[in-house]
Amino acid sequence: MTRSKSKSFPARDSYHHGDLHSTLVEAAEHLLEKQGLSALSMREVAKLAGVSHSAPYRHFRGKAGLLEAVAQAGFNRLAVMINGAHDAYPDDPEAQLRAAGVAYVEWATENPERTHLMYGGMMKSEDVPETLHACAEDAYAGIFHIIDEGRQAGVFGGDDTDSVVISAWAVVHGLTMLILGSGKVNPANPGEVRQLALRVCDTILDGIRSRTGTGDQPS
Amino acid sequence: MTRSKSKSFPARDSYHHGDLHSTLVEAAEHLLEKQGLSALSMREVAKLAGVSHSAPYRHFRGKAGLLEAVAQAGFNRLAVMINGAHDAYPDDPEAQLRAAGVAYVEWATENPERTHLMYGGMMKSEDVPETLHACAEDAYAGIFHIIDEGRQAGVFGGDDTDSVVISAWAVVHGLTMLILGSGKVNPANPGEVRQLALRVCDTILDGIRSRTGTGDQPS
DNA sequence: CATCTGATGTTACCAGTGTCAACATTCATG
DNA sequence: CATGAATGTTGACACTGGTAACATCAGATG
Repeated sequence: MTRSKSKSFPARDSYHHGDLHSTLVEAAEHLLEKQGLSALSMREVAKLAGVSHSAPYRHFRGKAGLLEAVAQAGFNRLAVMINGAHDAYPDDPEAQLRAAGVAYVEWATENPERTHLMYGGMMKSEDVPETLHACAEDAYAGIFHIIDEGRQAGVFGGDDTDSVVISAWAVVHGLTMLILGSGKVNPANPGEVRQLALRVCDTILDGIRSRTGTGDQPS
Repeated sequence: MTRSKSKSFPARDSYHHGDLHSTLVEAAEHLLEKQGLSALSMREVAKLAGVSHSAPYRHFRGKAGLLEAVAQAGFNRLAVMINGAHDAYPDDPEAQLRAAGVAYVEWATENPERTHLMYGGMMKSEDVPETLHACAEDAYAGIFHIIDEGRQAGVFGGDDTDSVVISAWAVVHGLTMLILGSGKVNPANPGEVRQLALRVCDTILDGIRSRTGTGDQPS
């Protein structure tokens, strides 16, 4: 935040940069989506930010630290989007879930490299600090909230909320990975992505919906 | 294949190695699961295989080529497992899907780094060659086969087979990613993984099952 | 205002990496 | 046996992540 001009990075006037921390994160995000994760180098980020190759180490504990910050920002945005979907459709858990799912798939497919960073495990999980876990948990908590309310309202069924959340989270995340995974499922335009996301959401809703209220219980 | 002793790598007698190609792949798989993807270096693989740091380039077009071979082997195993699940439960599409799903989740969580390699996108998708796509497609085709048969038998519903396959594939893959993603969903023992996989499969089966036969068609 | 201190940025350097070119050795085939 | 294609080795190159020593600045303190 606190930085509007997002295209001219090298803004530099005095010896001290002023806000290197955020500038580095932005530069990393920029290069990440442009060149891919494997081609991202610390030195290039520094160069794009207009500082020497060693300056970033005053702000992040190594490359992992910088990538971690990028991932964290991503999880934060994710959590915001999910909560936004919740607030946009009060008292309509199905619409909330659909909106959250579509938003997630759309955002992730628009930012493929960042999504890979967030879930790709390029950082061994033992090294991932607590703060990142907390951010990912925030996003998870958003979906948990939606489904928990939905279950209390009798819209969703299932034995316990967590297992329902896992299923819902998993389809959406899985579809994303399939789209990103280049192999199968390769939609051309964003509209098609939305279509796919909606269909998957409807399928999982069919599996999640409470069956005690509508009178149908397959043997 | 054609190589049983999997622990003593440096087996070397003459100037020429004899079967460097497979040995390198095995060495890479070994180091991959041991040290993680980001810490995997070409030179270390070569050293473990007992050859000079430059020898691998006679067999693979760079690091990407080697990793690509590892990923390809993974997809092949995946396809075999899926087809095995199909053959193990003839005329029972639900059991086939469950078995395939559980097998996939179990294998993937037992080989987390390889799974990340396969789907993590450490290789920009433009660079992924056709052969890899073909292998991934084989695995996809296995699930397609199961669901297509199931739909023809009236067990599964849905508008078209592909969208059903995507949903099924997505839950299973998504659950895997959640388990690997370290954040939420962190089961201790393999039995718990199986449990989770089964539950997710049942949920998606509830969403996939044909509704025209049992008399329920939500408006 | 002078000065000291800590934060921030720079340069120089190191080990390690991916990759290639030149050379060495072996295998196969005439 | 000679010869060329495979295969393996050595040595180099540019680049990377990371650290240490030095330079510059902002701000508190006198």
